[in-house]
Amino acid sequence: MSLRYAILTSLANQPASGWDLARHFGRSIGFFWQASHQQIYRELRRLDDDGLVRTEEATGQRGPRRKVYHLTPEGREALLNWLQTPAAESVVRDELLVKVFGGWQLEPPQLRALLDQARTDHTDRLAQYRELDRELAQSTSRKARFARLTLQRGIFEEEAWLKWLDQAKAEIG
Amino acid sequence: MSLRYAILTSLANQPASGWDLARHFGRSIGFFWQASHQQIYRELRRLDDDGLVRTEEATGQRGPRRKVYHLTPEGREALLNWLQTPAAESVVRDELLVKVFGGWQLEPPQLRALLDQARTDHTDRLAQYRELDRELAQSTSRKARFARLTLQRGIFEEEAWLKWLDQAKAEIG
DNA sequence: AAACACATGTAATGCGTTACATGATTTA
DNA sequence: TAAATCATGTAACGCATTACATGTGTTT
Repeated sequence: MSLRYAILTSLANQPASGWDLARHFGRSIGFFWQASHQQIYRELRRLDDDGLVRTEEATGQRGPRRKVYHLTPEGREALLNWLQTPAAESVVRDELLVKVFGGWQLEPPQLRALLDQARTDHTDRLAQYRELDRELAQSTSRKARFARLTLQRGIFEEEAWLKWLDQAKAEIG
Repeated sequence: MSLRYAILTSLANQPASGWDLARHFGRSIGFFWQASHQQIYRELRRLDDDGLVRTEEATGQRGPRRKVYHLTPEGREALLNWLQTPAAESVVRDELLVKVFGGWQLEPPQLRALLDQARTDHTDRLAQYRELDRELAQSTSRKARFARLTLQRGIFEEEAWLKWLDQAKAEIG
């Protein structure tokens, strides 16, 4: 049910097409709420059915036709209500940790391969977060401050992963 | 598809009933792979259909009837194969961070309420992880070492959350 | 006798993933 | 003119969540 509100949150920042949202979900709000373009198009249709967003065919644009969605007053109200309700605890499903839990059945080289790959992933993501943070640091708007706050959470998360990966590698030798 | 392997991983530690697994998923492997008892019973049935587990009605037990599942040789082989394939990057879906991202639309007290609740949740979980870690520290088995390694990851995770929550609270005043 | 913990399931619905389909515009 | 990018969708399937159903054994 939260994809709906993730979309509304994004549209509250600025009106956007399904395509824009899908891209955006790949590099800002999408860091902590992932969704494919199929999900987004489906949910946009429902939001439209429910009157929380409206769309206009973007005119005078170059490129293929675009449907640009924006919040309706009802959409803005629904978003504000949701923002004020307590957040549900997030569901964790982490394959790597299941594998490490069963790691007593593996040889050290196999374990190392698992951890090394994770290290690459997390190093990359940390770099990506830091770069985006530098970009956002240019802006002093209230919106940007909150976006940076969430990015900071991503940075702490990745730092914690790297710290753990170092320790795990040291321990398995 | 990983619930299947989470169950096999758990059964590789020791044979168990669906009920046992559901409880276990609440306090060890379940910290990083959550599943409800309905999911578990359904997957156990499929695993049985596929010949990866077998069950025996536990005899001579007090209490209601129990079906205790254990790995078959095929199950053990499937698990070992899976353990050696690279882990998929985990999907993050965190409601709180979506709310913080849209937090520019909220008043400080509403924001504080969101963060305070999260702080309670993470403090509790950290305490739970630490307690379990103390228990596990009694055992020196190879299995316990790997279980503690995953717990350590949970501990780092919660510490990172608390660090971020402090910073976020300071920033929103 | 009632309440609680143990134990196993079914059904309905909804969310997420994968695969497929279509077409316009820009760039090499 | 072919390939890449932009842009919007449909369909099928599977996993996850919520609600419901059923019954045993233990404790108060």
